[in-house]
Amino acid sequence: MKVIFLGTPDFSVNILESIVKSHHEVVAVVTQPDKINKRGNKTVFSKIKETALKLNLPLLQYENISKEGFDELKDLNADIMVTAAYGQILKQNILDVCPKGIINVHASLLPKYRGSSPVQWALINGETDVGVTIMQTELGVDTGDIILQKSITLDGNENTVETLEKLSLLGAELILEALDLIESGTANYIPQNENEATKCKMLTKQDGKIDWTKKSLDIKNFVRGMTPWPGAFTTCKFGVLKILKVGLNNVEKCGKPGEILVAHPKKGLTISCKEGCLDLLVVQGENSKAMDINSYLLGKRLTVGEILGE
RNA sequence: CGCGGGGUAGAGCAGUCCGGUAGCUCGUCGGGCUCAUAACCCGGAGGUCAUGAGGUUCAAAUCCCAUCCCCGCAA
Repeated sequence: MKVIFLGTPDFSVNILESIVKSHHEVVAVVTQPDKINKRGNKTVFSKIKETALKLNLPLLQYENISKEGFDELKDLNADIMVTAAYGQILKQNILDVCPKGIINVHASLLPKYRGSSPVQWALINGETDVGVTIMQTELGVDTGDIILQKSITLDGNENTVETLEKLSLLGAELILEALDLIESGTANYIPQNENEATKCKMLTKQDGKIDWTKKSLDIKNFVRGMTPWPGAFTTCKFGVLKILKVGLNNVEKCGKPGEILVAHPKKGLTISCKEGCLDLLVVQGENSKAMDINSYLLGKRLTVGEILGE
């Protein structure tokens, strides 16, 4: 089939490459406009744009695909469109561009975790199974009929990037299956159970603040989900402290929420939570790179008894 | 021209404002001590202080100029 692919971040890349390698033909790639003014004035291409350039695929970028894209897309005479984390909500005219419609690769086990950051929320909520769903795209966000779905089990330590990488590979397999089913006319379209549907809230920077009055496992999962964006953080006497990785510490002794129980370049940094304790493993101070806790403590001497997050 | 922080030993930092012998913690190597330790003691090696045969100066890690790279915020 002739496929128009719409995607933007890392998650989309494996999926695009998978389709390119298959017997289906990618007739165009659509991605978000270049971001200008990243840090020092440089424009930044999306991962999918880089991939499309590398593979010499025709590339289209729209500020607003629903307003600008219809004619150009229609002229491609594609059979189907595939979206994977494209980043724009499609209006009905775009949904009608191709005879076989448009399908979406969503990184959750729909109907749970509809919306924009499904993996983050799944990790924050401590889900042990996550997955990918291929579904028909319709006007509602992630509400369309399900074509294929597959789950994987996590070991409980992955953060968002690591999970997305796994799901991206899973999605790359599933999309080919789905395309083949559709091509042969044997795809089953299963409506979602609305009673089980959940929608995720968009994350913001402020959501990353760690609440030390939670249980240690909940905070660990919170850090996993928030890493690397928007990032989990707390504060210490040196200012904002980003926390990228933590480990559970099963000592029985506990202090006040946020209290530093151990702070030593060789013993690490142990923080008390409401229940249980956490060892901070990878942190990032202000204006500094992420580093393991031992290195951090060599330069920044935190003291036992200090309360983080105040 | 978006705003700001930074580049000093293998690692993390101080020193820069106010120029004057390159410092701290850790690691590493050698030795010692202890029933014992992520412990302690003694000693050593390891630096073109990001780059520029740049500028100022008797003298530059430090002041001035230019470039490269990294990070945070904002998107």
